[in-house]
Amino acid sequence: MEQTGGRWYQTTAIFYPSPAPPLHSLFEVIGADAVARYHRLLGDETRFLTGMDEHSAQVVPLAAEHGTDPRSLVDAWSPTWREAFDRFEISYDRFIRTTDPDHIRASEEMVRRAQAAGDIYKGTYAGWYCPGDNEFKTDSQLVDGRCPDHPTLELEWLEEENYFFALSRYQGALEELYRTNPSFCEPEHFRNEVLGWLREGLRDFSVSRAGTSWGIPFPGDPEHRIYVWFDALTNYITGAGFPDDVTSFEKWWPADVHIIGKNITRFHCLYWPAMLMSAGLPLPRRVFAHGFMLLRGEKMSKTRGNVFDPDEAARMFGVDGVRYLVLREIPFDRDGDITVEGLVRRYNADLANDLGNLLNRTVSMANRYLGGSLPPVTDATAPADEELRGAAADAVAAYHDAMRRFHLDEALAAMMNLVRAGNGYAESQAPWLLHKAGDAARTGQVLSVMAECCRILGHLLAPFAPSAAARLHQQLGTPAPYDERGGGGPGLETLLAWGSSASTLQVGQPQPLFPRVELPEEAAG
RNA sequence: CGCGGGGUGGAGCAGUGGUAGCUCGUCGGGCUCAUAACCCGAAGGUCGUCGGUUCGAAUCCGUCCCCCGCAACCA
Repeated sequence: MEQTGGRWYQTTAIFYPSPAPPLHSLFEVIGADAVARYHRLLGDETRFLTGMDEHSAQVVPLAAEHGTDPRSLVDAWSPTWREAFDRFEISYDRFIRTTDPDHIRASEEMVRRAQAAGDIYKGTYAGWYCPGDNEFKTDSQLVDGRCPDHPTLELEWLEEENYFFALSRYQGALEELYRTNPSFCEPEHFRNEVLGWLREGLRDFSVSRAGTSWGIPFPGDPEHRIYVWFDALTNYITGAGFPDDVTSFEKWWPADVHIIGKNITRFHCLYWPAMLMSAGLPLPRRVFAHGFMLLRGEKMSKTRGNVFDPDEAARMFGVDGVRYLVLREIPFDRDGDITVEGLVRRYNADLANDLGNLLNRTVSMANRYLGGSLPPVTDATAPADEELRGAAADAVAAYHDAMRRFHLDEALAAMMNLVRAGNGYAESQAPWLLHKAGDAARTGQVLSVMAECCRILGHLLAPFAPSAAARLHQQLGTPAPYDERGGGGPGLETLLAWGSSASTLQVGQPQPLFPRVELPEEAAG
């Protein structure tokens, strides 16, 4: 495991403005949030950055479409994203907007440093230009040689003088980076793609645009605006305090991980490290690219009409349910397919029937047989108790291993293994029979062991479904000693140690943690 | 020969040389504390194709077929 020095700084990509985040954008942020909460629980001082990429060229035509100006548009849309993040309990420490004043200074400074390093030169950019969008289109964006958003307009082949960054100068340095530190980009299958691009040879990329007034003025040539990369990627160091807050920057940079979508590995794994080298700044420790959420095997998109509205999902499964489901159903390191039927199945099987029910039967029996009072877990344990304790240790180890690799689905699978072990224990020990037989001591012991299992499960669940985890602990009478963002606790090692709540427990009333849901009629088709 | 990923019981996946495993679903049984939940068992697979290496291949090598993503500004 990498040294983090008890300090953890992570970021997500920043998002293009739109009225509200679709579920597949929330997917990235929810995954990142689980990682951030995990690190807070570990006891790491944690900083989690996310936000909006507001200088996108598309903002200009979008604003015109909405009868407003770019600034007003992003001022209206960014809060709706932020509110959605809040609704889904994303525990970001800063919600950055690239229009923030400190970010503008950071971007300018990055350009200045690249200029000082001799990596910026004036060149000619040529490409297909769509008069409808007022922007250049890449070949991959074109459909039948036309702009998909303006298929009636003729594209113009335009040449524009703008500034370039000399990425090609960093070919050797980047090869060296991947030779000495391959895990700079994880997982491996996306790294292989990056290495392929590197083998093909790097080309300089343009970093300014003329003829627009939306964007950060290019240092030394205000006729130009900084074009995307020196603006967008720079947000990661702005969020650490660059360039003005030196103390903060020294504390938080380099980032431990940039969590991004697999489609932007090129920019994070090649452009960004080169930009940082040019600026004389340390590189982030890792870039982790996640796969995409597919709905019924297809990319979600408005044009396909197959979007799954996040609020609709939250109405069905609750925020905790949605968070759990997307991270359980989709392997974080590759694409994953979801269907409404599959989500309902998974929710009922894992959360309602297995985990929720384990808590419910535990609390219910504790109340019924012992007046809600559970004795401490003793050291002198039966073989079955030892076995469950071993299962808990195995689950915890597998969970840590998976979290460290950002394989969030595997971490949840490890948690579910312990849930099944807990239910199996209940079955084999049958406390209802012990109670009938009048064996109060063993009844108490078995229920304490089940409660202990639930207590540990609550902490494993906490990064993924924080509110449900809190309700679990509340019902169990073992309120979690950390704040609602997972911080300020004694550390997971302590929390996950078997028998760490070695006192009498007073459990609350049983209350279904995850009520079962039914498949809506119309969703069946 | 552009680059990368993938093809394993009905579905989704794990498994990189030694009798093919997990979750869901199906069927049968058990239990009755619990959210019609839980537990146990069973059925079900020529591991995409063809060929090779090996005592032994899902696993290594080669061929071919199919699916997906990327191809330089759509998470």
